[in-house]
Amino acid sequence: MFSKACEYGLKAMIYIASKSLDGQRVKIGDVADHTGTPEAFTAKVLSTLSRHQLLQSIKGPYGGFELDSHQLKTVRIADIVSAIDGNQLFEGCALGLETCNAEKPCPMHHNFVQIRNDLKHMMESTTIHDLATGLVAGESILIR
Amino acid sequence: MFSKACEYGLKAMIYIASKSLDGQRVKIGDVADHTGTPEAFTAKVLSTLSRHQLLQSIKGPYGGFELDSHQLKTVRIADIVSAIDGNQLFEGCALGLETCNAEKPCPMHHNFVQIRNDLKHMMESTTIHDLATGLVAGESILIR
DNA sequence: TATATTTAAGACAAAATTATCTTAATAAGC
DNA sequence: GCTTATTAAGATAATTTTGTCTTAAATATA
Repeated sequence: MFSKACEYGLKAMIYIASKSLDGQRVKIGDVADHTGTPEAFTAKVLSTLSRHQLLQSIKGPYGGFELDSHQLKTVRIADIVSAIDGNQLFEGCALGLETCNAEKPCPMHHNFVQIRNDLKHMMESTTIHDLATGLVAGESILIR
Repeated sequence: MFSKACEYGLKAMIYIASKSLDGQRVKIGDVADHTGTPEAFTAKVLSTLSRHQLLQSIKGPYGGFELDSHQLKTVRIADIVSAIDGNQLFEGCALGLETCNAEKPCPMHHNFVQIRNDLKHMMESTTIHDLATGLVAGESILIR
């Protein structure tokens, strides 16, 4: 469903957000340790997400990554996935046709349209804050 | 969502099935022409699907590919996807955790469980026959 | 049996993704 | 300013996926 880069980005964002809820900034090594993702690769993914302004990155001593209060409230799963994998999963044809819609559908179009809409809606209505609070409360896990 | 190999396999199967409904056997060149897929690569994918007994392949003059009447009735989208991409899309965790379930969920588990079930159900209840009849009736397209 | 036609299989190549390493840029604290 | 800690960026490498090519195997027909 998602690329490895996207899985790592989502895990990292959820972890960083869970620390930001607590006012803590985290280093890339902490992120890798607590998400089980390769450190250097995750750093590149976070760099991409930072350019998309989905989190803050601060260089130097006491630096690291964090989400500000606006980002905590507004960043959605869909934003993270779009920034890394693009919007093919939401918008694209299951069979890869360039144009596929109700007028000119691929053979699977009608079977997928509802599920794709549900997926899109879920990703656009779930914020990183929603996921991070569940992690803080111990209701979910990111590793092992 | 699907790999290229899987997209090609699905398109090829739908095309071959649409011809089988008409009692026609088709050659790999015809399949490539009518699905817009790379011929040699599609041939390898069909070879995989043939080993999984999802279609018939006949060598030699007047040979080609076809679905027998049992295959037309019973082969489902889920069977084709599983044979090519495996069942990670149906069964796997969105964040790639090895174990992820209601007891030990990843932060996105509950958000995905319904959508994944819907997807699985759709793929397991839609047969290649269903898709091929729509194509034959001109209600859908495979190319362009 | 010989020939032509077709898929099968495996070697090879190209491209994309995943992963790592090195150097640069930035900023805190002395 | 100097040193240290941190992310940024780019080079490089490894792996996987996608794609092609060549040869083998199978089969219909003469």
